[in-house]
Amino acid sequence: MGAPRQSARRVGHQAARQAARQAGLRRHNLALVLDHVARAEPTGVSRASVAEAAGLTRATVSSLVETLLALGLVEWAPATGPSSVGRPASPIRLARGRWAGLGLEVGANQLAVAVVDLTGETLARAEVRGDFAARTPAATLEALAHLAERTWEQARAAAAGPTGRARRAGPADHDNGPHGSPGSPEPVERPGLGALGVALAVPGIVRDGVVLDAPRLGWTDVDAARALHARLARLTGAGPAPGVVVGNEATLAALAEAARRGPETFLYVSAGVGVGGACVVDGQLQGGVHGFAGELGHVTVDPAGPLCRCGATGCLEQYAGATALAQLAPAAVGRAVGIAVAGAVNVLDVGRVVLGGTLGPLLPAIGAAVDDELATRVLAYPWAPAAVEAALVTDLPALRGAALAPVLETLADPERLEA
Amino acid sequence: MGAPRQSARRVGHQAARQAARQAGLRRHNLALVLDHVARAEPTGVSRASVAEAAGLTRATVSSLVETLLALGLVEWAPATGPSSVGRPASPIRLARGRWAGLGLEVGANQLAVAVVDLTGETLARAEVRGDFAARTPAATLEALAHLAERTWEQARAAAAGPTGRARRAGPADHDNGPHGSPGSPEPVERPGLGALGVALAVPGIVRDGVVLDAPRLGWTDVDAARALHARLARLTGAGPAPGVVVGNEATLAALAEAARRGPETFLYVSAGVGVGGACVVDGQLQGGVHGFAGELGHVTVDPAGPLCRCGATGCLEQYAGATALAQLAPAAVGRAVGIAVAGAVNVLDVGRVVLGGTLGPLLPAIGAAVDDELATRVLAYPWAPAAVEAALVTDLPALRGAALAPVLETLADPERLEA
DNA sequence: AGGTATTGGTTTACCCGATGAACTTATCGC
DNA sequence: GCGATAAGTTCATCGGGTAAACCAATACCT
Repeated sequence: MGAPRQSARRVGHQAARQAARQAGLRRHNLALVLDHVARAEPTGVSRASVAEAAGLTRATVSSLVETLLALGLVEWAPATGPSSVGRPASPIRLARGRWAGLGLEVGANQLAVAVVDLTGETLARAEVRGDFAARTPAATLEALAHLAERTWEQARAAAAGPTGRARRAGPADHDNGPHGSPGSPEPVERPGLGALGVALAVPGIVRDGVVLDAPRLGWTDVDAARALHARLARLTGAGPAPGVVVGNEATLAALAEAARRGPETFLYVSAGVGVGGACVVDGQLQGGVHGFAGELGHVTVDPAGPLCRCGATGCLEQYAGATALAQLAPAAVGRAVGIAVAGAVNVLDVGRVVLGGTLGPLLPAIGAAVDDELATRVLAYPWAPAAVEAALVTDLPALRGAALAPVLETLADPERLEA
Repeated sequence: MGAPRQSARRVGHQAARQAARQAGLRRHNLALVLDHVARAEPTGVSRASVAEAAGLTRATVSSLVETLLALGLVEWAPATGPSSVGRPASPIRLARGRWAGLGLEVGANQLAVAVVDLTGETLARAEVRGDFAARTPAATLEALAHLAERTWEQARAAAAGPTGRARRAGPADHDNGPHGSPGSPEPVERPGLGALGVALAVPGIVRDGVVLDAPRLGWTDVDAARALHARLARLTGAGPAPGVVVGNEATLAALAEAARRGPETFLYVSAGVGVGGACVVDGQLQGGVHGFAGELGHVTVDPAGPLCRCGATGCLEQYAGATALAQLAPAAVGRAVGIAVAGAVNVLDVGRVVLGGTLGPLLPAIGAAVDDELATRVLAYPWAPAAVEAALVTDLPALRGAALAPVLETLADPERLEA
């Protein structure tokens, strides 16, 4: 059933210029409508308001929503108490507990799995601690796949259970009574939970599903996508064949942050044991040519600085990595972060810097030093001062980003569910 | 007639997501076909081959080409000697001498103007030397506008003259004889040269047509777009109102390089008196949020380095600017360039670095040092070694980029001529 | 010289997707 | 009950691209 893995994620990659046909037009508007539904209140929106916001006619939106309903991406929301004049809307919202992404994360001391549905809600989550640097990649991936299967089962149960069950009710669901009968008389057929895809976050360099180098795990050239696909193929049953995507930890964390923030442009700095980063433009992650973008941890802060494990000298990681944070004064850390980030801001002209991982909580301590360096080193600072903020997603952001990756891909191209 | 100036150029800026309608579809395909014509041999291509390359039907391409002919963007090419079987093509090519961009450049010691047509050919060019740092911005802009008008007249004459005149001949131009009669019996009406727009290259920071700061010129807050528009409005006659775009020198030089290279991804480093740069992704210039992107000259190479005019320490400009080049050993320059560029490559994952301006010819001397630093400092180097090359456009690249800016904008959206 | 293969270009019937206007449905306020 | 108001649907229409048939112009073969 097709290739064992997808090509590497290159979010925001500009597709080769090709002929535009009518089908593409519909595909675009389908995503547009879905996007408006996703950004709206979780209680639901009327199709009329979506039409106005999206600049389409009501007729067109109705037709598009029909497709989205059929795909299970959108569902009828319970009618809200009629508060204004005119015919009340039959509001729609993102389908809950119907489709989900499976996110995995490997670290040196922990495995983690999360299942996140279209609305961004976490249906299930699990973590396991252990010394995974000491085990073989195959054993670790085996354990991870096992955990993933169990967690997916949990999510399935949760989705089918009393919370967030998918309904088949029509827009004007008469048999449900004006306020929705409590206890739902007969269990309507539930379509179950479909897997949109699987993504794995790894602290290392990744290309085309292969972990080229992950020093903290001791992995080199590990085809994680293939291994996981073999073990997780059974999830395919309830959805489109979920290719396994493998991505860098910091990149996926930035994806989670981007999903939370919407169409913003910012530079994400992620610190943990190592230091990584990513650039998000207008809500789109920039992957670079090979998908290696965002290695902010190895930007040179001071060529005369300490030797880094990567072989270079004075990398940011030597000033903002875990061991450095334990030893250096906050001002020194902030200064190093500022110098590295200033370089990126000079080149990219991003107006916002988001500090994630261990740096987020440190913002009060290091913020001033970072700002100082930005103010002196960013040429355009007088006209466009860069804002430094703490990340909004703080709870295992890379794991959440991994689970969100297939979700966001689906929201951006709903028709891929038809394949 | 409308706003005195356009908003700042943000090439590759992702338009806000909006409804796709059929008109947009045609606009896309119009640009697609024009793009294929532009990339083809200057002797012309058949519509059939464009259709195949673009993935459209011959019928559609014929219809689109009809519009492009009407807009004067495309013209019939002389039929080439029939060399293969089948009905010979009536080939088309980009119209020559019909539409052109007007590019201007201000430097401390020179003004320059160029007129470049759709095919990229320079129809006219002029330079004036002088100490423009000593004159007021208004006087300099006045002189520049004067030079621009004269040069435009020259270009008009050149386009109307014996070379590159626009013809109105049909595809199977019978009255022209099998090989095109020499001496063209009667001068068919010539549509004249239309102005696609005006762009000015400035060695400084620019926003929305205003030069915020150009230290080498001594300019601050100079509304160059407004001043030039007032003087050059008369060129409007033969085309769509040419808004005046003002851009950074290095950015526009990168645009010229990008136009020459096609859809490549690279980091452009431009050195002259100062040092600048730009990032080009898939042929698209990345402008950043405010249009300030690419200030590679002020990326920190060594925080303990010499004080820069910008107030920071150890900026690349202190190692690769004009005065530094005269004093430092090539290896030291190469090392500094390598450190700065490595940072950008780490963050952006561009596979190619193009050295322009004074650095281009120095490549043999500094290349090894640059490569060395890249090899040790770019984390992904083992899997994606970055190539360092000299720029292909060496003759006043910023000037050429300025002239090309409106041309490229037109090629990317042919319908803007209808306004 | 004349038929055939081959390629370029046009014509025509058609499909698909969005539009706009008329129409229906369902609520509020009086 | 009756308008006013807003949500949603129906339907004729338009615009753009497609596919296939057709016409046109050349080379090649006999």
